[in-house]
Amino acid sequence: MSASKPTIHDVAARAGVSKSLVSLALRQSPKVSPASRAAILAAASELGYRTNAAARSLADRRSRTIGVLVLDLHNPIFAQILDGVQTEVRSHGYSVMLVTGNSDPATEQAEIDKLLEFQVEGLILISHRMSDATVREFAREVPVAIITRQDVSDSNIATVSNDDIRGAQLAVEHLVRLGHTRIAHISGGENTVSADRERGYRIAMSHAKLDAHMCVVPGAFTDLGGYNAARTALAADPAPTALFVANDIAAVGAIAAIEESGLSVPDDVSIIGYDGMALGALRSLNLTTIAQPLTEMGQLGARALFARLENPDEPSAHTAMNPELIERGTTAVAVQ
Amino acid sequence: MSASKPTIHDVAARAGVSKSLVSLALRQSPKVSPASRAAILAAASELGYRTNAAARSLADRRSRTIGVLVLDLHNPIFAQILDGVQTEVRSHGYSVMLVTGNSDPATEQAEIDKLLEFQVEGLILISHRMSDATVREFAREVPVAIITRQDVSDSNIATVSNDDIRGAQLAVEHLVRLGHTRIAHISGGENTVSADRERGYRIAMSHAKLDAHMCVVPGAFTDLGGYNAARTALAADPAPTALFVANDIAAVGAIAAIEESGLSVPDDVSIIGYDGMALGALRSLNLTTIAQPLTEMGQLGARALFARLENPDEPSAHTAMNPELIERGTTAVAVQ
DNA sequence: CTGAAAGCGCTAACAA
DNA sequence: TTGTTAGCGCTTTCAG
Repeated sequence: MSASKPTIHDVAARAGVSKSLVSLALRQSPKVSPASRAAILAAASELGYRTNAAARSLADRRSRTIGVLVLDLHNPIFAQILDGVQTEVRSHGYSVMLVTGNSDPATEQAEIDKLLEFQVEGLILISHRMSDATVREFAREVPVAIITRQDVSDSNIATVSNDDIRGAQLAVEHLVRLGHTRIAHISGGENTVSADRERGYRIAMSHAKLDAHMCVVPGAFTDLGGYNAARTALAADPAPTALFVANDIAAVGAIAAIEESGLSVPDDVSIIGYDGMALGALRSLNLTTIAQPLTEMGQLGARALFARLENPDEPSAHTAMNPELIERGTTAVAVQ
Repeated sequence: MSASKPTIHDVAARAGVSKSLVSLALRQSPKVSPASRAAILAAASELGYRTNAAARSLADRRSRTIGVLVLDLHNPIFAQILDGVQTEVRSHGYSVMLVTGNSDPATEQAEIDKLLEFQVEGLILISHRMSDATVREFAREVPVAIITRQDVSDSNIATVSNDDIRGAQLAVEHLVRLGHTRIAHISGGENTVSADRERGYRIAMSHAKLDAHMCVVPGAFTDLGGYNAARTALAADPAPTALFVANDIAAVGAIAAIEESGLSVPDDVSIIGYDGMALGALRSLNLTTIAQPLTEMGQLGARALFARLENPDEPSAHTAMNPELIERGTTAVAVQ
């Protein structure tokens, strides 16, 4: 009648069998007689028994758990990626331990350290801000899969990304096709994904012989970042007629800034984002964007991790997805 | 030279001390000589030692971990609540284990079961869909804090919520003040928060002698749910001139539906949401809404949980926050 | 099919 | 101060 939680030992006593038999029965081992199994299951449920994951993980020397770090829960695109990750991880009988570092490298590192203390068997990084060296250090301990970036290379790191340079070119080419020349770019800040998108912008502008109009305004991957940067961009004289914004959530902010300044989208200024955020599809936003297959990328990332887990000799995969232009209502033919 | 992870034992050997001394040193015990401590720390870092949380939790009989269930990662308001939860939990030296059940009761229950297997010491539910009986069952095992709902009552359950009935009244009263009479409500589906908001709508409509115009269209707490329900609402003849939508994300969907049907917000139809989603503040959405202090609620929920953890005799707190009308651009004076 | 025994990595008395 | 000794709850040989 102890107040503390029932253990496998209590269940055994109640069912009149030994500890080890309970352990076997609980894990569906075939070498338990139906009678014993029934007695054990009954005893367990009567007692409200719940297996202790810490003890199991200790004895088993495996946690059957994958650690997942996500950049920022405020951007709904990460929920889309997570959908894919969770589905895949669960289908392998593993649990996910989800943490976020709020876009801060030090916090990210601390959270990963904790994950590793919990003995996660693998790590999935859904956009991170830690240095490559730090990530590589972690990769010495467990297999790692990185989603949305392809630049970190290590034998124990798999990556799933889309070609950001190509995607950015797609965006600019679309704008050029619509007759825009004064196309500014609102960047996403100091990170590699941003750098690639900016690079794609520059390449495409050059190809279109628009070097003279190249204009990059530093922003951030947030609604507010996009808002502020768009205000800056609009203040130029002459003002741009089109904005390629580094991601969708910042594009939403940019639209706000444009409308606030009395201009309208897309009549006065065209806007194109990046990511394929589900919310962006709504008519009230109706955002033209470069979409990545987010959920699929999550799934592939998890799958690559398990491939490594199941066969450590197999080299880590690097998968590049194709970004796709989704033409909606925030881009239109240039007027003047 | 084993390939497996270094243990406290390896560290002890390398530092030339005993296992228990290492354990003490690692946990900043004052009863370790500076010399030993230095040697131990050096050995630990040379070996890349990382304490095994499973083993510690087993021996310690506490995990120093709180389980957090969140309804749906796709709605950014939960990130706002989580900010408060995480801050508070970390300040107590605990870790959070975050899971989501994708709005599905069975998945939620399975995830909580796992959390409990991991020996979390407390549970924070940020909107859930499980039955009260299920939640109460969990509350028999660990203290529980429920955020956004106040209806589940149990000695081991603390709640932090806003007064949804009052908030809904605020919304309707605002619309009435603007001269609207044909005010429809888009509900959030089959859950208690929705029920309360609908109840507040009905009360306020009655107070305003608008019973004849009462109209509730079943929706959901998602952008798509709001979109579809708004289409239905607009099909009525005469159509409503104002919509009180059960939450902000659904309101964004509703706006899309209205604009798509050729009407404009707020000139033809006023829209008011509920929650105070950060994104809604942007000019491009500029959503009038009833705001709850989300981050603060997260913090208070966690705080209530720790109060219980630290003093199990203290009764569970039930905190009700005040909802607040934020007047922005999606509501205007009724025309006809 | 079943039970006894050892041990996973760590903490916590208790001695020394 | 430091080392020794028991477990924490579970899995897993290895004999019956």
